[in-house]
Amino acid sequence: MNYWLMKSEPDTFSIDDLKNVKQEPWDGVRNYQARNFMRDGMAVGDGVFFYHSNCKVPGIVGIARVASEAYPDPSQFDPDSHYFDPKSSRDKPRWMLVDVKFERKFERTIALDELKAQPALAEMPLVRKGNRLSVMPVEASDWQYILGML
DNA sequence: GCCAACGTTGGC
DNA sequence: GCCAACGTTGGC
Repeated sequence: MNYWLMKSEPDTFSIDDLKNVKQEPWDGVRNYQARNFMRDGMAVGDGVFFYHSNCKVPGIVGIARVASEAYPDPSQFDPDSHYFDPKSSRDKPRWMLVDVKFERKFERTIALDELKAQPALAEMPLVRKGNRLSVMPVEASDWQYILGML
């Protein structure tokens, strides 16, 4: 089993939203590296840190699970969608996603600040300067370490 | 809301 | 296939 971190802006889709709907297609990813992680790396049951970005206290707020194999992101075909991609087609879809299901919301946010302050986590892409990936792998050891910060 | 960092696009 | 211009991400 592998571990991941997925970012979402809480104004758009928060951990509470996921808790409410239980399971959700992770649509709107329009970055090839992030797509490749979902398409090629993920398997059902993988652990996901749910990360809130672009908000007052950015950080990890809970855990979700990968709940489907990768499949084409429907929003790329929808001209009314913010995520519409005119260069994609149904026979050659450009963007893939997985469904993600709610598992747990933490009692508190493990803030980006705290993560950055841990020497043990210095190699995480998340805390590296300029990293803008919205889907990234997490080492099993880092996963355990972060859970230990709760 | 600013802007650094970085990814993508498109002219050549 | 280079690279300047442009767009986006996301912390601050």
